[in-house]
Amino acid sequence: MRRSREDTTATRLQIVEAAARLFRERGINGIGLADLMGEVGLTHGGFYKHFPSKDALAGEACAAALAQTRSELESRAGAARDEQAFKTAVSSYLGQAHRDHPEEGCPIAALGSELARGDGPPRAALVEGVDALLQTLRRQMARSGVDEKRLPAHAVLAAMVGGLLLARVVEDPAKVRAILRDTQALILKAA
Amino acid sequence: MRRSREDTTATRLQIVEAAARLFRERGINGIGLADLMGEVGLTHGGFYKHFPSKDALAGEACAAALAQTRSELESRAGAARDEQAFKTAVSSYLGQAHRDHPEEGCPIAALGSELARGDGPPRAALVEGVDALLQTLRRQMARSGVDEKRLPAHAVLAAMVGGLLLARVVEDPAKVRAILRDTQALILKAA
DNA sequence: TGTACATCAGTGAACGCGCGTTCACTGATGTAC
DNA sequence: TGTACATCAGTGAACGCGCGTTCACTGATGTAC
Repeated sequence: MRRSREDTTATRLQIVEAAARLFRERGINGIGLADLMGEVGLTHGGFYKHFPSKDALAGEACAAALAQTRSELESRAGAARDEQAFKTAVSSYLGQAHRDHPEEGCPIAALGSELARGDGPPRAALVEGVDALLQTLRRQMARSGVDEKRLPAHAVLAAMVGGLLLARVVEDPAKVRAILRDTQALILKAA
Repeated sequence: MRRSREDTTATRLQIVEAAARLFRERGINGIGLADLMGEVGLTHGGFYKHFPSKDALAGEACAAALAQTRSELESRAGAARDEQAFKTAVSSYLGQAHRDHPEEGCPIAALGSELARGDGPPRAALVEGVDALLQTLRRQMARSGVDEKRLPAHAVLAAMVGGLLLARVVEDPAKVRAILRDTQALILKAA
């Protein structure tokens, strides 16, 4: 039956948030709409009252995931002293917790290789979100006096994404730790 | 009808090579067995005379793709003078041609985020292939006098993979060039 | 404020499609004598 | 070397399943008077 406007917007938000988590955890093709809607306590039929297609939801979910990643970075690095801001940004992104929880982390590492192939809403959301993430990173680098001319933020982000991805590919815990630690060191050495 | 032993092994090889190319181009779930077999001029029914499952083929295809990436790196850097070996390895991996042709390139960047989630043959092949790739990279670094203790090869590979992935995510050609160039610079600066 | 009607969020069955896998069959190749 | 039989690579139809999407229906909410 019909729901109130507040219920409707709350439901929509729940769907986007569940999708943002599950897509990162299992991939966009790794979870079906029925299971996804079930996660929110609904049946699959009602999905299309909120979104025109799964692809459209995927776009919103990617945007939400990137926004979450961005605000996480901002709050962590933002809490540090100026000199530590850049280092904090790098070490929190390349941390064990981030490597162990892709479902709450950066969608570039979690979904990058799939999204780079595709197009449509998810790809567009990713392209836009990367720019936003770079702005945040630049601000933290500036606080720590890292010269954007000498060390562009996109190169730093590239190394961070790669370190996280490689740490997830590898299984041996000691190697995982080494990759995270040494990729951090590589970035800081270049700064 | 039955084929000769040479035909059979040749067919098997063709399937693996077509899979290695198409999986990197479209993702493992992005191409079906019927289309894959069609690429080799066969119908899908015969697939199971060569492999027990699609997953098993995916494992072999990943291994083949990594071996190809490794030998590409080895032949490019190997052709350079000792002092240039490391730089050549980095710049050929982070080159425009590699970013434009995932179907012939490194499967860590092309399939990493999907494979990091899964398990079974493809994941195992990737884990093993990464180790092999690191050995090759270490050898080239050693030739150029880059100290593995100061700059571990896995951190270099992480930055390379991330630079390639990010360059594929981004669409604007100028930004793509900047990412490739600046990620190379970041790595060389750390060395 | 109360009433009558329109709207629409959510349900659950159904549709259509593509996919991985299986299977009976064919006929050239491999093997045993 | 030649012959009879067994093997098996490849065919094409079929199976079963899960998926995204559609649809008729329900009944509470929103709106117009």
